[in-house]
Amino acid sequence: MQNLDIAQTLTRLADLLEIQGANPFRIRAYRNAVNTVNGLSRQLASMVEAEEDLTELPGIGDSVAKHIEELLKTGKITRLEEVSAEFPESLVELMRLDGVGPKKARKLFDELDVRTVDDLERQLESGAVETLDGFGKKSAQKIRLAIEDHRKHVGRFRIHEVEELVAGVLEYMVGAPGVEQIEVAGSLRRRKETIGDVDILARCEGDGTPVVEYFTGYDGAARIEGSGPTKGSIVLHSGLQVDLRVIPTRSFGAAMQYFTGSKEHNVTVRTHAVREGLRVNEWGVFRLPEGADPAELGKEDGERIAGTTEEEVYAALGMSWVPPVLRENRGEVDLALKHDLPRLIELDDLHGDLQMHSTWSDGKVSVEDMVLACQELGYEYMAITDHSQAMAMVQGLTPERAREQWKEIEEVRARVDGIEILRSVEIDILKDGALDMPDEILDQLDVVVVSVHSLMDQDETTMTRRVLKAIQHPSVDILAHPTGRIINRREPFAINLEEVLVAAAELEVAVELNANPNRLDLSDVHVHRAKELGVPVVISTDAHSPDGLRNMRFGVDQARRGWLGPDDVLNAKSLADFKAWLGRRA
DNA sequence: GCCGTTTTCGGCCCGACTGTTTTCAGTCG
Repeated sequence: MQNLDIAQTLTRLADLLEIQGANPFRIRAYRNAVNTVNGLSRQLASMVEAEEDLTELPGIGDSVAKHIEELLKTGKITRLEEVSAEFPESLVELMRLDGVGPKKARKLFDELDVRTVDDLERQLESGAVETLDGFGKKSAQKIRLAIEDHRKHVGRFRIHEVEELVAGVLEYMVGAPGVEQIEVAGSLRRRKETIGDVDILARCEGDGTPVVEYFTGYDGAARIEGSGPTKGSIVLHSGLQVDLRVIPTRSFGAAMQYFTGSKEHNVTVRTHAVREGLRVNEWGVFRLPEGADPAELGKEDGERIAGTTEEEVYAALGMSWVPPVLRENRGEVDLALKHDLPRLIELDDLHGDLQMHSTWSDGKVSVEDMVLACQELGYEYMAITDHSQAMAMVQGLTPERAREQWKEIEEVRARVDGIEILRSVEIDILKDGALDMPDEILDQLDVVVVSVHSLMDQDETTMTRRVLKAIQHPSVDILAHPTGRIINRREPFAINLEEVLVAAAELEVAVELNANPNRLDLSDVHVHRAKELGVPVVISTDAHSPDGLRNMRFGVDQARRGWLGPDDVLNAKSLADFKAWLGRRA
């Protein structure tokens, strides 16, 4: 059982407890535990097997540790079974609908015996829902739309899609009356691989109503979800929700901090603030009067000590400014308090790209065109990594064709100066872990990249053994897209990544962070684990065209989310240092 | 249910908007 399954089960338990009306702090405790599990780079199953103490993990105490152990041992949690005897588990699906929370889900179940989204739809049709206490015609209509969205759009939007959709909104907002600055906050600013909805902040003095009205008039909006003097909310035709907040200059930094999140990061920050006698909200940082009851005070009461910029907000709390990519409550708050945050990798740190394709397999352009595109990006080196012959449908390279390609590379080397073209192949890891290229070819490649493209449904043991065998081959340098996932389309294949990473550390094999925004494989927590184990990470675009080379920034964002610095990234090395690494076994 | 340079018990982040309300509960982020 994977951490993901455990997190989902604990979330279900928390949701059901909320429907039941349990102590809200207990529910939050479960959700905190879920957050810890989601950020964990190691599998709980192997930790339990090794008899490690789970209560060492933040937010996990005796009770949740027992739940997790029970779940791993028996496949169920007694506590969950008890609660779900009272309220069917399918009710948690209702809570996923926009506008339906625990109270409404409970009411629908108690009064109308609604158990599933289908049940709810029938009761909406019959008109029964809008007659319930606390419901009305408007909320019924809102739920109808939420069901429609739910059906249309399972899964979150990928970051590159969102960037494109938001660009239109941002461009439009430049014309908003009285607006002096527009910024993106939320998970998009944190550069998460997928985005639920988008938060935009507009800096503007005075009444925000005209700005919100302008915003809701955007012609890309399919409908308006809400609008007030400081907040507006629209849903684009794609189903993506975009929220706008209008904020005065004195509060803009505080609002950026607040709306960038994550929620968990903010809770930790504000809890620290409370200890210091401060209140942090989206309007600023305030020192509360001695002995005052915060509940009695207005949102901007007390002495304002920060708010205009984010830097100032963090400084007022005695913290270094935290890069948005780190704001996931994974230890960054403590380090910011100690002014000891890591230096993160940046796009400019990279000296090369080590995975791309040409017309020799499924790339769109010639070797030379890829080289010229890399040269334009200012790289010092690059590797051409066309597929090997097992990828027959894309005319993967046979040993003979590989040799022919080398001749072409030689010619391009002669024509193009200032960039080192490395010979490589993205070699398939075959069914049993053998490599799809004979040793005499491997010996003549500058860089050996291996990856799985077939039989992705093997069981975990088989797949792990297969990949371990492949990276044990003494020629292998890089394991590419190690889990094979394609976001929203294909789940990662079953593999014990912890074992693979431990082996990679020992064997001095690097792992790839594939920068294609559909893959971003490895994930942020996995690259973080690679860093912990000392496994070098390569950030590669896997480009199939010159345009694809520009995806590098998505990989860099993901690497930053995994806390990587320039020293952790192989292609941040200069050509000389990278060549030295390639010769590490000589 | 978790946690501790306030505490092993008693706290636990904060505000905006909506809809169905005559003063506020529910939801969301």
